[in-house]
Amino acid sequence: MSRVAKKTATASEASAKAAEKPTQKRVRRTADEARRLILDAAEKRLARQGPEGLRLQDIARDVGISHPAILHHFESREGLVRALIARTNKQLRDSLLGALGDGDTSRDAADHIGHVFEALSDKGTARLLSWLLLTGRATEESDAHNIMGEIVDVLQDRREEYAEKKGTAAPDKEDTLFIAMLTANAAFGEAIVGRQLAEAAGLDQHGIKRFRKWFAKLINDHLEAKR
Amino acid sequence: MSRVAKKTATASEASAKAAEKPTQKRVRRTADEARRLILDAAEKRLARQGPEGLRLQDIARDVGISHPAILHHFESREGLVRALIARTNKQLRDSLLGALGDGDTSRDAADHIGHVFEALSDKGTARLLSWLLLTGRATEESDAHNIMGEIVDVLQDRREEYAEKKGTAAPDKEDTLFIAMLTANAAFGEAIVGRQLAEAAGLDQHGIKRFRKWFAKLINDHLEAKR
DNA sequence: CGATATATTGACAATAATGTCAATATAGCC
DNA sequence: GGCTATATTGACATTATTGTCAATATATCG
Repeated sequence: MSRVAKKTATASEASAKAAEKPTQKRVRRTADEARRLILDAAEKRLARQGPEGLRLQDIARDVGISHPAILHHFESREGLVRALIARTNKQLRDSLLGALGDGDTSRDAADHIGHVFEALSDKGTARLLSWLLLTGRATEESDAHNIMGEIVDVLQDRREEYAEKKGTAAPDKEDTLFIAMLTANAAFGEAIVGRQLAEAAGLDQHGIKRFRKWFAKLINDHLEAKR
Repeated sequence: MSRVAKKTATASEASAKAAEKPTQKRVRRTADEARRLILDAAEKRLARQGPEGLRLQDIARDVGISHPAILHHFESREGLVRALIARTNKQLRDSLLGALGDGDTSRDAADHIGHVFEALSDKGTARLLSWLLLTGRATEESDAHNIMGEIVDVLQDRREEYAEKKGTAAPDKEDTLFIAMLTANAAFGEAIVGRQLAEAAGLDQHGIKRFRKWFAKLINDHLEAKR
């Protein structure tokens, strides 16, 4: 009841002289641009504040628009979430496969692993995907499946090429899969609990880098031993 | 407006004869028992449905009480969350340190690692803690810090004992820390994305076990190489 | 320039969740 | 058996958030 009275203030504000139509200005973006800005803002909120930071009004404020505009572009909050998931999956896929499939044979396991960690920690991608998995939204949009499969295939090809060149035995495919799984698990884990654990252990940013290098070497040693 | 009319039904139900006071029965638990039941229900909801499954009314229904009873025992929803975090931290600490500090030297790295994975996947402990970290509730209740520190200390002691007995060089402490971090990260990661990745790779329950064994062997090999 | 499509908005509706409170039932104690 | 403390509850208040809608401004196209 008290809320109704408040809005009369805007009316008085508009009637500075006797203007019936204040003719307020608006910024009008293309639909794609608007969608991009909204997704960017949502991504940032999610990375910073977690799942509960995804409120339409907050995102709208960040972008500088009103919240119905978001509904207009994404139909519903769920639509926004789905779009965000789809975009993040796509970005992750491009980032990972792009680095792997570069054809640059000079890159070794350490490079690949470093890239995986960066791709997942960058912009809180792992946080977003984790939340998606925690809330059980993953069964429907099982894009992640394909990504994993593709990556393992690429890796296996690389190892087979390498083995053939060296004339050694063909690598075990399950071994390749397990390496990929461990790397993915560790990268996700680090994105979520890594900072806490590192802090607890008194590690600074540089210590985390040392950890990643240590891990890369562990994998490299394993690869060497298999040859 | 329409909601008011609905409740008259209960009145008619109560007036089977002319009973002014239906004298409804109640189950009355001790405060501790009630708190325990509520926390159990909240834990299950969280493990199954993620963060969004933590609604007072749902939990109350699971326990078979009304939602104000939860408020009575935990002050607020936040209070419930904090209590749940505290209990989970305690359980995890006991589980991990208990297994590690058992003084049983017959246990090797594989046993320890298996235990860590089980402790975190059991009851969705990792899911709960992940959510806690994702929502940024960890900085205050930094119990996790202590746990990590304690575990690394215990592990380091073990390695030093072992090295002394074998007469080999003392192990690097950072190496021990990194092993613990990797194990923790991997276990967390597996709890969150592991199932998805495993499914994507066509692994069944047994495949996941093989992965864990593979990981344990990887660590064991590393330990051997260090000696 | 005029018409059309649509991006944008303010106000409101609907819903859902937490939290408050007085009333009530029950266990434990004298 | 009566008393006291408190666990429990139904009804209600409060608040926050998503979603709807008609109105409006603006880019684009003829």
